Amino acid sequence: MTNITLKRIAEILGISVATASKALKDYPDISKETKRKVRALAKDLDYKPNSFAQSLRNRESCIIGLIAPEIVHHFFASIIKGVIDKAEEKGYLVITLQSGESYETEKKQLQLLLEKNVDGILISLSDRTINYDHIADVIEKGTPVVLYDKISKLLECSKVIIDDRKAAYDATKYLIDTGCKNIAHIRGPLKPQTTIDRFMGYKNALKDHGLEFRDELVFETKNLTYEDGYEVADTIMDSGAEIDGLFAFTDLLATGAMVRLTERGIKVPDDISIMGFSNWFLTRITTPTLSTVDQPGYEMGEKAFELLYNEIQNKKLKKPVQKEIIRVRTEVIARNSTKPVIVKKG
Amino acid sequence: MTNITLKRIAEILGISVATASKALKDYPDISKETKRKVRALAKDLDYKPNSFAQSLRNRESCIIGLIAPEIVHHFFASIIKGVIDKAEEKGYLVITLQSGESYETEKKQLQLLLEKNVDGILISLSDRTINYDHIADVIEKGTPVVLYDKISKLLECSKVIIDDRKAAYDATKYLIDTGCKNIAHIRGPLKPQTTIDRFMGYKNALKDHGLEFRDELVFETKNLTYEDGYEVADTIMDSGAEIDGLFAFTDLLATGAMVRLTERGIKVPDDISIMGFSNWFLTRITTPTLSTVDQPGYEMGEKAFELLYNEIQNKKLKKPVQKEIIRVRTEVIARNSTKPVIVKKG
DNA sequence: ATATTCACCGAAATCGATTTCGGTGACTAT
DNA sequence: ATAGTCACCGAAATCGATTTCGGTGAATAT
Repeated sequence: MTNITLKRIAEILGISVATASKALKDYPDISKETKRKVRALAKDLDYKPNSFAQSLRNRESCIIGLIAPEIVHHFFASIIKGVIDKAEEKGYLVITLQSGESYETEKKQLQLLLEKNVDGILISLSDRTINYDHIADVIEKGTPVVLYDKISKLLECSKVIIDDRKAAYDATKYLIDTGCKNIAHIRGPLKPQTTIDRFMGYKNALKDHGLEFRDELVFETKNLTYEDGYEVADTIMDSGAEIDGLFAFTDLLATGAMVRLTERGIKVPDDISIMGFSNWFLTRITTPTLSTVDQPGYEMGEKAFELLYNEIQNKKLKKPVQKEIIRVRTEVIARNSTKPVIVKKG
Repeated sequence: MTNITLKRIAEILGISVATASKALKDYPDISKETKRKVRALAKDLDYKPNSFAQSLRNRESCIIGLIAPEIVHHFFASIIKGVIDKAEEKGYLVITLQSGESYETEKKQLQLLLEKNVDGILISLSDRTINYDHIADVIEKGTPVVLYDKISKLLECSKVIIDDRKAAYDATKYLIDTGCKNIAHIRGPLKPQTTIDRFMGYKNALKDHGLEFRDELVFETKNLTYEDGYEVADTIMDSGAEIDGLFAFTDLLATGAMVRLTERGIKVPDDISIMGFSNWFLTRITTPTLSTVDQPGYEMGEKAFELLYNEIQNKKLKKPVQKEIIRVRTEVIARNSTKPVIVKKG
């Protein structure tokens, strides 16, 4: 099972390896006749250039690395899909790794990708990452890096994010527009930037619409799971807080809370309106269906790859890379866990 | 920004490249002192061997390819995660591609992976793949291939699957054990092996328990989506068939049907029991929660990689590869869309 | 007849790491 | 003193594709 190499093609045709190579690459100093023969034989033998040799010579692998905190996750899976599709379109393949929200793992993954000489890296920071030197190092050493979704303002590189503050503002405003006066917020720990931003959006929306921000209406969970949402609903009920609206950091939290509130006799949305975040598939099949904020993962993935692709190309051409921050649009999706918007009287 | 190569290390230490290489690889014919110096300097300069050069020389990339029909999909995402985790454990990275259930794309993806000289390929056939020559070719040319989930009996290679027939049998039997007498089946077109096997399991369970198989209780949908489930529920209702049990090919179909049936006044499970398939996350949050068959994706991914890994190793050692078929266990998960099991009188 | 141009082709270096095989010098055995 | 042993090291080939740079022979120009 000997592989077909240029050398073999050259031998068969009685020409040199150089000529064979140039024939396939359409160099002008090779006769049409020779080109024809080389190409015909290459096709015949199903010649495939050895990618290692090419990469070694050309110093590029046409492979990028993609690190996500989690793969079994509707939003991240959508992003990954967007990245892979766009990458394939441009002739790149994608090695995917998951940090599992661990800083140590994230560092290790990064090394693995560098060792494989990927042409660039897309990474979403783990929630537990608080030091960014490992990323800064990679950038400094010259490998293009683009951050998506979970980013840090401290890192100088291109980024793709949603405008969390605006998205949360819109979501909260929607609850207000539908008549809610006492809106609670469920979120995780205030570490990741997204958590901070959505929290700010929530607060700003309250303020801008004459509602007082009350600390006792903010409920923090350890994680962002369905179970945490379920449990925090009990906490909310038992706290005695009288609320008529609930804006959760994720659909999962919202769904967990909604299920528990319903179990305890609360009518959604009549007693309490609930707004999730992300527009996961599950929001369409809960009872009632969950109002949420659409976060276009696929598009984010595409955009992230495009930024990375540009950096890679610019690097090859030795052109200066300009860092860019793309904010993709979000949209409130009104479903049945919120009341209809109150039409203001003209 | 010159890269650190063995050559540079050798130059600095005044030794040859060969010696440097052997020092790092702990060859016995290099003195302890030299090894110490080389290693110290390598660490100092953060030397990373050029993976292309290594791959070119050693004829292995330590990268495998993974083709799935879809990534934004709980089950496949779980498998992918299992593969990636296990692969990383063994020093392999994974390039993921998605066929989007297209035969043409699947063929193209396969070529892309071969061009990148991956050490092996894991693939789940697209539903529209009816010719297997492209896979057989790869196997014949010597690249290890392992099929998972969507397989073909016509291909001679290792496979990881669930025992669909048994799983469907168990699911149907569960419905029977809970008192159902007229059990309908919703499924997609009879192309993929899984569809055939689950259908057979359903039929066998009916037969073994004295229930007549009736063709008019089998409903075929074009796709396997939530929407198709929703629509087919209308078809079922309008067909006038009197059923008290429903076994769907997937959780999505089951959920869609359940929502529609509920909308039309059917009580689940009192009027009709519903059983899904796959144990996706969403089954825990539907109303009522959906009984289903657990299909351990993560474990399948792990097993699939292990099989592939063994083949790769055996290939390196020129040992004969024995094809193996692993069937991972499934389990009926009883939730609230089915009635409790009727206890037989002793 | 010599110079110039042009169309083609190939030797060889290069990318980095690996590995075989043949050294060299020091030391021991006889 | 000579052969033999041992510890250690390096030149060079190899993996396969790319690309520079220097050819060669034929045709054209003067």
